[in-house]
Amino acid sequence: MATMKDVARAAGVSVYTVSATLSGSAPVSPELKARVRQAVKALGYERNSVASGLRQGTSSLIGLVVSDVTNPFFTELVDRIQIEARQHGYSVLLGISGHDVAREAELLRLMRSQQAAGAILGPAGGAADYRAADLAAGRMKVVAIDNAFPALGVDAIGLDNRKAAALAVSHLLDLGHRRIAMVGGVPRQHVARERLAGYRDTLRRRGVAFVPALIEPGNFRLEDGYAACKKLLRNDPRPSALFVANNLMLIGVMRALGDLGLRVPQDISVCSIDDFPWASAFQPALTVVQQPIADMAGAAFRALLGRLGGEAGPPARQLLSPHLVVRQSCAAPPSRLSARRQVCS
Amino acid sequence: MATMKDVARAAGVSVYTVSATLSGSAPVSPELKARVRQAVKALGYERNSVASGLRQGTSSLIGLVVSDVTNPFFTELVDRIQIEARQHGYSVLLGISGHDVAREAELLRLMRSQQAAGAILGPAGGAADYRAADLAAGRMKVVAIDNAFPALGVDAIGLDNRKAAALAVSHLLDLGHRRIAMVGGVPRQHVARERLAGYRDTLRRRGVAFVPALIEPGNFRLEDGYAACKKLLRNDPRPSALFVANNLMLIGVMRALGDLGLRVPQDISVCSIDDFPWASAFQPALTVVQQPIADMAGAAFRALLGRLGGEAGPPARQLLSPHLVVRQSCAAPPSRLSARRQVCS
DNA sequence: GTGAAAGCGCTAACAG
DNA sequence: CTGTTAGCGCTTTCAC
Repeated sequence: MATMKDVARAAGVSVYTVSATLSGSAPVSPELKARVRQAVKALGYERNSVASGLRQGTSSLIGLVVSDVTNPFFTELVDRIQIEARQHGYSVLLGISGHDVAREAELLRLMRSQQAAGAILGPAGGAADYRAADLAAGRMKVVAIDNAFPALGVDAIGLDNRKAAALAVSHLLDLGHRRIAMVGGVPRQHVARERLAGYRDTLRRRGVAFVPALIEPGNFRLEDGYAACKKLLRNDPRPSALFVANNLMLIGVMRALGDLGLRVPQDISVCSIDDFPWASAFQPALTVVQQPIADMAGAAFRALLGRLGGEAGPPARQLLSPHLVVRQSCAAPPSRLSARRQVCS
Repeated sequence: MATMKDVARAAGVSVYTVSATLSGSAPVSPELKARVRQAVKALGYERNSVASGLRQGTSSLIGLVVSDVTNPFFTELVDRIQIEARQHGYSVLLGISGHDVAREAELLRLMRSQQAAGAILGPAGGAADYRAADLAAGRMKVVAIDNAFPALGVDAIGLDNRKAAALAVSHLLDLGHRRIAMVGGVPRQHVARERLAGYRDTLRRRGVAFVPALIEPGNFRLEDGYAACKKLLRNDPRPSALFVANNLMLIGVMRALGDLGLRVPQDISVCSIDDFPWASAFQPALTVVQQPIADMAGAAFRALLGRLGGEAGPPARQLLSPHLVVRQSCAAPPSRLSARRQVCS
């Protein structure tokens, strides 16, 4: 591998001149510039970012830690963050925590040791799992995304989860549903608690009784949605609509409904949080509350860049607004009669 | 940030002793070891991998370049590679080429400049886009995955694409289909050509005529599947089955079929390459040819580790076997009569 | 076993 | 404008 010294010798200039032309950190005469360029090409020289990073005390790496890439929300988030990073000259070091807080900490440590300038973290845990000082300590700036709560002690970008739940539940109420079941998340997760709160608040505001039996917690995974759905449908009278707290559980719910031979939306309406490419290819196309993932990625990156640029001040929390996408999985609740008729219309 | 020197001073030993205890590269007396450990903890020392990498001329980073993370095949691939990397003490630097060969080269260059030990590349282009020497040159070892052809000049892990197509088409033929249309890929891509070849060969072997009008190329994206499907269905007589060359186009096909009011599998059968979590939640659950993604990731990583370990020899190519997963989207072709009857059975 | 010291490739302060 | 040079933090050869 050719080094800068080799280039300097080949071009008949000093290493300083080479460094200056390549990084543009200082003006160099056009003639020398050309000679340097030519030598670079002739030798196939490529700058060693590691050496550069060591010298400068930082790198152009940023870390990204998510709990599960195969969750379409995170898949898109990774994609968007990647785009942002590229636009700002950063490369991304990807870590997958598998919902494991210890592993998450380990990944962050690793990224710090790689001298990553910053990291964007989708925290897997709840408030109890973090000490405020930990994330904020060290030179590496971290910004939280998605599961964003104050106890993290760093800038956080999240969804307005209460509003998201309210959007879904209101839509269902507007269609005439009164028995709306919820496939929720585990209470220790901030996101899950907020979505449940949004559900309860909306029912209360609209004067509909809250029925504990119509809530089933899950762990945001496919199997949980499947099991929760089956359990909820054993209620008598059966709920006429299902509000599902995330995309993975929605898949489980749809499978369960398929197994049970229930038609959507004729027999039961379904509305969920999280949009994904398949939602509109389903029969019926799924009505969902969409998270503004690109905006979240943008906001997170902006926050990170701000901190990298030396911005001080206490951790800021930013909640972005969800958006209801009405497709075909929600309809008016079936009356006994119409349910019969619809079997073969 | 504490440095090794600080630790050495705090522990009252030399930096050599610190380095040796931390990396285990040389024996150190238990007593000194303990003192070092304690100093490390007291100072909150974390090793600077950049400095270490500079000195050693390599890093524990490996690059991973894919064309599109949101394609479920690559999503799972990223997940699996990540797991492999972690198990072997590597971190992954993720790059997304967006199907752009120039960008891909740029990403590889970047990774090389970060002194990545190796890279796993899902090539976006065809044979014409690469010169054999390019990928193999440089200290960074690269291994190709998925779109793997000899012209790359590096070890390559791929699917046996002809067999994959044969599996799908045979299944359809066995059910009695004779007019099987194919939503294929662009001919310049190796994968697409192989899948088409598998389709043709299978028809020929089974004595079914190849009808050019029943082939529609796409670019492996959702929109392409949608458009291709609509176009193919304008054939008269209509094809009784659709063989779709990848998952993203399958989504498009399912949307198009939904728009057209065609029922699967009563009106038309559908079989595709690539499995994904939603395939079994669809109504009907989708019959697909599954790629052994975990095995592919494992094989790619093993090949890379081998090269990193100094293995010489010409580039090796390894084709893994696909697997047919029969679900509910394929059935016997409808006769005119039964098609009528099925409308309300 | 342990310590001192050279140097990985680059940048930037300093001197011309 | 250009060249010389001192390190960034770590590993490792060489001497003890």
